[in-house]
Amino acid sequence: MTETKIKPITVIIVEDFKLTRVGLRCALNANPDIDVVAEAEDAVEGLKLIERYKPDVILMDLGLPGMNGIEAMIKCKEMHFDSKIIALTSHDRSEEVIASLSSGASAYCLKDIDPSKLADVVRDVSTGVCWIDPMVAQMTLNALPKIESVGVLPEKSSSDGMVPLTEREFEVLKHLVMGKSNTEIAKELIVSVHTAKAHVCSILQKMCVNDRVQAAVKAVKEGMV
Amino acid sequence: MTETKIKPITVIIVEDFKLTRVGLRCALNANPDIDVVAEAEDAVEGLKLIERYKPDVILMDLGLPGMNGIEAMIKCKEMHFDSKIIALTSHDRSEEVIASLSSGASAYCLKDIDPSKLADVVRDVSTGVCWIDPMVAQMTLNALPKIESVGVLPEKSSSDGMVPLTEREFEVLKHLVMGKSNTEIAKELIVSVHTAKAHVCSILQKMCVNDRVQAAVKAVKEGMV
DNA sequence: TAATAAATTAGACAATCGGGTAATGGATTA
DNA sequence: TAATCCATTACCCGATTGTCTAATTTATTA
Repeated sequence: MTETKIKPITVIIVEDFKLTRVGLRCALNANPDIDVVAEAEDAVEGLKLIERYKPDVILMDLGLPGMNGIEAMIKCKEMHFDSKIIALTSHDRSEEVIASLSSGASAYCLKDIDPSKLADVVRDVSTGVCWIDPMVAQMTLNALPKIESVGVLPEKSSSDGMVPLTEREFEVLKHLVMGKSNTEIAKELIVSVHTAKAHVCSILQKMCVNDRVQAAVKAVKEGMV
Repeated sequence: MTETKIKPITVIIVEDFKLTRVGLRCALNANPDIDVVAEAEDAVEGLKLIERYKPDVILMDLGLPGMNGIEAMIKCKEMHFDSKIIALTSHDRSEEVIASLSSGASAYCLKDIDPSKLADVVRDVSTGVCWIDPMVAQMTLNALPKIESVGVLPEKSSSDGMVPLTEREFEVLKHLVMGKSNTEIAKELIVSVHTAKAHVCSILQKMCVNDRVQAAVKAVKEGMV
């Protein structure tokens, strides 16, 4: 049963302090299911390594010299790998927390985190979990938009009275979000323009929006695509 | 190690389905460090029990009959215990997620979560961690305010060699993202339609996109708005 | 002062969009 | 079997879009 071994979670560490870097690597490599494949001491080098290794998880220090961690995360997201990012700092500035989480990070850890707990976070994050350190959890939650609606749950129905899209409509929606015209969508899906238009039309109605721009924005914001 | 036993994490479950309730209790009580001290099948009863037991963690179903879970959480927070709340549902409506997290929940789990993982979440949350299920993590992070307001970035930032937009163009872009037509944008900014069109045109060129949909999507994804 | 950039307006034109209405075949369900 | 839902196609029509050229004013910069 040599083949029952599961592929380990690959990790890249981007951190300028040598000592911290060593500490992180040791803490993580102590776990057989986690594999630190590369390390960088600045963002530029880090981005190169990320491009080469396409790791599952990136441990990103925020206080890097030169390009800071947040800029690096933004560039990282633009590369469209689905690497998950854990933001790592020693301080807890509110703006920095929010900025990193809204710029691509899936987790926020303070550096005094317990090493074994960090490994847990790496595992969690690799599956898509959002994990936020207790020290900054409350401030993050407070930054979420308040919803003044006692009627948030007036029966189920839908996400704003949203009728679920059919499979085909989802396909169309994806192309729509890419900015394709009805003609282009029709060509991609090998149907007539009329069909594409029909789908778009019913997408707009089901999503309760007036035009394709609103549909695209809503789809992106709600992570439908 | 009878004397090394640590005080277990106390938990109250508020869930209307008997079967789910039993399942939750079993899954959690299987852990010696977790103690389900009480259960309720509706919010009113739940609040009474919470007041009596002041548990470390509350497992709150959102789809309760009568007073719903979100209302219950708000009332719960008003009681000023520092119980942590885990919101629990079987669906993943965007508004429900945001609403519960901004109303007091520290975690959001979908009901198909692995039982042993749930125990981990209970432990995490009891220490103050914010934990969000992978299925809804992205949409939650997207709901966080974008960074342009935060002075974390040393000028400009993202966008690969993108020509910077002028102030006016940014205004237009904001309206564009809301799905407004050129006519509507013109009306809002008190200019002629020609002007609005001119701005849109130069926005498209500067952002290197072909149409307003792509512009809107790019703006949202890169947090320009 | 001269040059440059931004904001504004205008007219025109082909292409596209969104909303109607309506019909057909296939699949699933009551 | 009848009733629905979905995907598909078609036509019409008014509104909107994106691009073009071209002009004026203001503010900033060289």
